[in-house]
Amino acid sequence: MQGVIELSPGELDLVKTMQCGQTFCWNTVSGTPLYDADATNRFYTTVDNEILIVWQEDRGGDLYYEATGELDTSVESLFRLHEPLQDEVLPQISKDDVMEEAVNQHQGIRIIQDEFLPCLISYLCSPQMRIPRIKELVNSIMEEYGATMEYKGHQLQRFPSLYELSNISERKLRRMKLGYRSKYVESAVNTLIKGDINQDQLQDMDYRTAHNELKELHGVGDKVADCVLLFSLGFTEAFPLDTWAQQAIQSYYPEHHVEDDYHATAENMRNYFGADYAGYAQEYLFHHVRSQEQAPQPVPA
DNA sequence: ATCCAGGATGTAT
DNA sequence: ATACATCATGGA
Repeated sequence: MQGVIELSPGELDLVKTMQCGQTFCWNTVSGTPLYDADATNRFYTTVDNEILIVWQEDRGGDLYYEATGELDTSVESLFRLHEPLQDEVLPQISKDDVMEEAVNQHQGIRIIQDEFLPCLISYLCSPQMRIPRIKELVNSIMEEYGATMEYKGHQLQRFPSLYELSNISERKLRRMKLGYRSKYVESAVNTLIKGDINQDQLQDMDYRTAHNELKELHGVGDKVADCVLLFSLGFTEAFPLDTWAQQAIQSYYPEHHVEDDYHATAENMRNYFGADYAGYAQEYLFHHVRSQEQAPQPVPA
């Protein structure tokens, strides 16, 4: 299966979308580390038990794709391309100078829609971890439990299915350096295998109900729940409050910050930016403050 | 050496 | 409800 999706300028910057830190489910076909990749790279992930490869011939241009088999999921839906970024999403969240600058500097970042299982597992690995380190852990899980697929002479690693993960154990995960998150992953796999929680059920719920349901999983708190809701299940009203978002809110939106109250703060941001695309606002803000932090700091005279 | 990272849990108040 | 210690590992 293959094809191309025509895109207007500014609708998608694939590299930034891959590298802004929202997803741990993609890698490059060439083997270049995700965060070292540039516009010449092709990216792949697991969809419907197949491998999907996507790339842009020109940065920000049309999106080409190819898969190892037929997919039930559309490529458009994986990047939420049905939502016009320039004409609808960005104008709606550009409420002030801060967000306008974030949007202007990072044109083309999309909200990814990863598969539920890999998204959940990767964010279970995330507490108190640096982003590149989380990516390393997810890659080691793929290599340990996932199948290898062949694509044009490349050996690509599939994210393991729930069945493939059923052999998982806390001890093995600790050997893979997940630390205290090991029991989170083991417990989540067991819960999903039992069928107590499943994706279809979550997607039929309203945001708050789905949020609470996800938190039934051991290791899922407010923040991880919002990440899974936003980056996998399509709840774009989710506004994950991580350390970066909290920092950004305290410095740019102090009137919306409620000390030690996750839901009050998140609700304030949701109301301010609009529930429809609050998750986009979070992602642009998140990337904005991170790129400022990582840039060389100006030397005071 | 000390601090901190896309936080969450358990326990005590 | 709210405060606080604890949790693994690695990089700065």
